[in-house]
Amino acid sequence: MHEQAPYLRFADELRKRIEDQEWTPGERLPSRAQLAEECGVTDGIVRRAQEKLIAEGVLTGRAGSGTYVAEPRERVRVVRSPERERTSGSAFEADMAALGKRATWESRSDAMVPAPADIAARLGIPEGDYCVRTTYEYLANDKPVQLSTSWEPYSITAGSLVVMPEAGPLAGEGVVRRMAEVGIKVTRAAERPEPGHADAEEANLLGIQKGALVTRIQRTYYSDGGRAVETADIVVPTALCEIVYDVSFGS
Amino acid sequence: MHEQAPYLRFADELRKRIEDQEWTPGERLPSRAQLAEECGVTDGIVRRAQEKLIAEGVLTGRAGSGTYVAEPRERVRVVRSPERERTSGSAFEADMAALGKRATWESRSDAMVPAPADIAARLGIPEGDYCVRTTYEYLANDKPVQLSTSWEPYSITAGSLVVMPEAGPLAGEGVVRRMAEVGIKVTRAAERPEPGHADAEEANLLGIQKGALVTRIQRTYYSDGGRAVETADIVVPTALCEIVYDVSFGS
DNA sequence: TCGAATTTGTGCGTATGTATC
DNA sequence: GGATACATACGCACAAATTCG
Repeated sequence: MHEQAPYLRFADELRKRIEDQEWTPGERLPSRAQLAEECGVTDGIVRRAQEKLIAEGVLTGRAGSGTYVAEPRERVRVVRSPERERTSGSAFEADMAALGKRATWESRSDAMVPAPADIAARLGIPEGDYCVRTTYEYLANDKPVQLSTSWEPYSITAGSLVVMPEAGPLAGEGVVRRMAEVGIKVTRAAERPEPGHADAEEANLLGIQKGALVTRIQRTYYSDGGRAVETADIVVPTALCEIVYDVSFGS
Repeated sequence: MHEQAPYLRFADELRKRIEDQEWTPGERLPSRAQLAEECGVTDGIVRRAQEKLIAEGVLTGRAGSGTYVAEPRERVRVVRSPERERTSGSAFEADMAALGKRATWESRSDAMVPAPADIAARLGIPEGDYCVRTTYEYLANDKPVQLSTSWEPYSITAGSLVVMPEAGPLAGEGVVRRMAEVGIKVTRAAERPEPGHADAEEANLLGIQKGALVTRIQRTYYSDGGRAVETADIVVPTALCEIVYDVSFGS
């Protein structure tokens, strides 16, 4: 057998001492220099051990401040199923209602944004065609839990009351109802979840560690004619949300 | 603005030279020492630049052999929807048939395995109760693309023809049909996808880089009485598979 | 078959940058 | 602004895997 590396041994020691409540969640650990001297290891060993525990979500590091025991934040359950589209209001509101939390969101829309190549491909339109782009930040009890960027071809809703997703009479009612307003029946969505890491901006917006694991969902809504009418990139941080796909079937 | 770190600059240079086909997919790059001297940077810079490109999936490294341009492997599309359960045969076979690939799998079942705490909780049974555990390796055209470990309470199927998932008359027919054999109507499944990294063993089995991104899906089937009858951990490597949840809804 | 040379992978200490107090 | 703390980048040494004579 291989002998374990010093920094791995020390990571195990730290993990154990945290489990034993030597430091409680939210509490600051001694500085690296202190820990190093106290435990008879070098500064570098401590750093690498802490890096590992940070990646595991056990610790969080704040530059200039210290290293803290991560507070076990309750994860918000997000259910994704066809039922979501049948209820009124947004699916996010329904999820939060089920958890007894207050659902709010902030959004910013830009009309007339030329579609980049990948978005154009997903929407089945020529690259550069104008789109309405909306970025969202979803909050549960005022704490951010999810991000999303939505793209709709401008040509579909131009001139109607629902051009802007978060303005007008159907604000916040979801793609299905808004598209019904312009005579389009949306019958299907495809969701493509892919794992990834939070970049600096995402980490900042969501209040999580940079590099933390996230699921990026590419969601596209299709009309009954099979035409893509909206596509979105949804960022779901693992530390804050639990995704559940509900798959129900008859006999 | 910040000036970019040397290893990031060199990573960009390497990326560009690869895009320019200086080395074609599958081809070996010069060794670190050669590249370092040739480009006037240190050995460490080259290594870190290559590490970054390996994480991005642009390169793959093989110890003792060299660093190679990653071959753009076609990703297998795995569709997850209620329809999967209505067709005969396994859902994996249906997915591969849609792609014109041959679906095969290897499995190994152990009866009478005591349920660990997390599995017991998911199945709603006491910890330590016996389960039938089956591990799978799924192959598309003989190349592994997915792993899975399935758990069923032994008490449900004990004494029947379908105790072992991959033996008997309904081998390979899926949970829904097998459970029907013992009088249980399975009507619902919940899937919980979570991002993660491949460990050494998974990377080995799947032929991917250690630490590569994967989606781990916790899937649980429920009977019409709401009882959990099977739960599985499915490992889906991002490099090899594309997951699509098909969400269809009426008006 | 075996061993030496080569190549990548891992671990570690130091120097420097940057945020916080 | 100074002191302190974590974050990033870097070079070196050694281990592990492979290759080849």
